[in-house]
Amino acid sequence: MEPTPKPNIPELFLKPYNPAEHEDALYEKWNNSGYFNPDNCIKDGITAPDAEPFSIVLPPPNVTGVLHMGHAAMLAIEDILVRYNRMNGKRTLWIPGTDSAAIATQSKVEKIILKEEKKSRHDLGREELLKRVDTFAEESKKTILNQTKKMGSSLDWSRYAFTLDEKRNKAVMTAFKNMYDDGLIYRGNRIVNWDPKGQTTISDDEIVHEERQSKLYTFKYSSDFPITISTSRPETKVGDTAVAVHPDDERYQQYIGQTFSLTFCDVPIEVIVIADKEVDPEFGTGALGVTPAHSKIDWDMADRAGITRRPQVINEYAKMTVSGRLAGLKVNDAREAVVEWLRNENLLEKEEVITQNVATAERTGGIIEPLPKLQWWINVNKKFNLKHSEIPGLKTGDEVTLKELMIATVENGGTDIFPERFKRVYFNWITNLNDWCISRQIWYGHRIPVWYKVNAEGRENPLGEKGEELYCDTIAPTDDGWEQDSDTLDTWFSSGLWTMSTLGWPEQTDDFKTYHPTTVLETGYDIIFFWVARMILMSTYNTGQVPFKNVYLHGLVRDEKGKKMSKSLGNVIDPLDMITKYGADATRLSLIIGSSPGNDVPLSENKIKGYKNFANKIWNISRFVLTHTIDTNLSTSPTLSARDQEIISDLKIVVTEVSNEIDRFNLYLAGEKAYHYIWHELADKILEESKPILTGADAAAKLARQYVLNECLTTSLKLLHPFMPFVTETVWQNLPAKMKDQDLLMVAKWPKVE
RNA sequence: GCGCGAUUAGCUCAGUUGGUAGAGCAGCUCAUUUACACUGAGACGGUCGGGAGUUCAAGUCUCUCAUCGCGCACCA
Repeated sequence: MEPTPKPNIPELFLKPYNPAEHEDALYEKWNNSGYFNPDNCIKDGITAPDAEPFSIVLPPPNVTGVLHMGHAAMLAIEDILVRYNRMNGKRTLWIPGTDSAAIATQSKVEKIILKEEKKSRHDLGREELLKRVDTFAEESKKTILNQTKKMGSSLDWSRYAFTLDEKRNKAVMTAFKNMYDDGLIYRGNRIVNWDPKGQTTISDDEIVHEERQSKLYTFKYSSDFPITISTSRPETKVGDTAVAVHPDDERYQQYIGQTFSLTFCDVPIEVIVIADKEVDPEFGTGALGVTPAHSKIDWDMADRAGITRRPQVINEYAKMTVSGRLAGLKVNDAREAVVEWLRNENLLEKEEVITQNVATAERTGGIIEPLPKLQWWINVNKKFNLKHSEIPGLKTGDEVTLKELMIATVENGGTDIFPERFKRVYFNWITNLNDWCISRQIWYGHRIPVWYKVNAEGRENPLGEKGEELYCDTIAPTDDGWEQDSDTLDTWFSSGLWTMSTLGWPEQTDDFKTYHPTTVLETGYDIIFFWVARMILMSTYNTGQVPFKNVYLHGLVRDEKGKKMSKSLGNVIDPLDMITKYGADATRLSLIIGSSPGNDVPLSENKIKGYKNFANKIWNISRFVLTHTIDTNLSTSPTLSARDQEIISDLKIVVTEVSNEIDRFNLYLAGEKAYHYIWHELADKILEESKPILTGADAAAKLARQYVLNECLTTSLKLLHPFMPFVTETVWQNLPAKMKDQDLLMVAKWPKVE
């Protein structure tokens, strides 16, 4: 049934709100206005030139990624903060960017090339591969960026940054050089986490431990060796150089210091019995075989015992390098072969099933093979002189370590973490932190700014490597004979600079001076170590400023039963589908309401549908109010009844509550309050009770109520705009000019907080 | 092993400094050619995981136990 058309109502109000009809055009309108860029807001007098800055950097999604609900939640939260602060008159900047995601992107392209051309990266060569990866990334980034816009994100695209572009590269080179000159970056040969699948080293944080069943074998190297040892990796025992026991263990006292020459599984080995207090006498036989080249702990034990012989028996492809029956076998096959040999030789005493946590590479799933390698590291425990400090509790010139710097930043309130409990998680991580391995054996990424040259004299360089000179700078040396380090940097090294590099650092740009430190960093709690901590390290060290004043950590989006969304479970809700079906506004609100900071968010399609109904509710409220007010001249301030005044004062209370909750980052409460007010107060009560007044004979009362309804409508649209920008702006665009203080709701003034 | 979080209505979750238990969804009963069925009104529904303590008063603070989830470390 067609409702009776009212004369002056814009026609589009005569049918239900259809998001798909408005959203894309509206985004274009916002973008074309230029007001995503704070400079334009100042130029047009919308924002005061000396207004307080408010800045956020977007956690850059992978160039090759597609938008998922996690991104959608992040964009919704950040856009709410940004729109709210922009409407509040702050110089508001939200910087977009994408991340090269080194290993992930390179291996994706490698796979495609292998499939289509049957070629490996080595067939193509470094230069050609990089060209291909660049092309792929360039093409692929359009997808994620367009999807980002679909959510309504009011990002300043004129400041778009890519982790591998020229400006960001300069920042990376500069930071490396600074740390190198301070002795905080060093080259060291020791056990690294080698990923045989990805063919690169990875940092401790990129490891995930997987629980697996494995076997613990108890045996002797040979029948004439007096000590029985236990291991879950018998194949590594061909690389043993010692057997360690606890210094107080009476069973083995007589052997300490003795050396035995043996043949183990066709391999001649020489083991010395050493005492080390790290050995647990209660575990196994209380004695362990020390394999310095293939275990971090054993490497350290060898150090303590002064053992220099550290034969490597496993290579980068997780294959045995020894001769004899194990030659060339993969580690798993070698394990079987060793066990079979032990059985035949009657040396195996026990075999028990144990559960073990196996270290795997997060990106590739490959089982980590600890190997000794010469790599670049950041020393987190070395004292250095803090060149400049604006960090609370630290003065310029203080002697600190990077660890201390990271702790002080949060402890002294330079950076506040929200929710609070993650501070403890942060401190706990830093306390356990070891030196950070930053070099990677992949090609896509920032190449290490270090060059080597073989020198004729064979003199030692500062690292003590004979015959090689070393040069570190942000640009290549000009004279001949230098060769650049072939490794690239851990992607988190450049990500750690993100707040600074997006604002122009190392140049002292106006942007950097105005917007750094940034106001809020909003991200998932799962990357607090990878990213948040590294940004604090990089920024405080390089600039003496904290990278951000606040950290807001959101939870993970899960399905309605609280399960992780995954393709294999078939429970993935695609944000783009939801935007098409229910609109970006509904999708946004569904990710905000019911989602408290730091906790995971359960999401169902039904929930999103519910908020689509809400968008339509707003539509109909607007239609009702316009129907009854559009033809009336409301320029004079009418005399309000007691009830009218009460409505206005209730409205102000809601404005204050919503504002306060946003200020406290309680977006879920703010959204819920606005939602509840608009639906159950404004629509259900105020509109209903206004009907008789609007159709009644008392002209003065009618005029007053019309005024009140207009106030309620415009204020509600403003309150809701950060949460549901599209529907509120669509209505706003169709309000008569006399009701608006700005043509665009996006830059209208936030209602006054009492 | 160390630490963190959760446990409140059928489901998903709120509950700010201790002061008589809340929302959304689902279900139930009515109403309705209405600004809006993408609707409204109403009722039902909880010894707040168990136990102990502090207090005039505990969902909230303390202790303890249980179950679930997560993070970090890790022993060969």
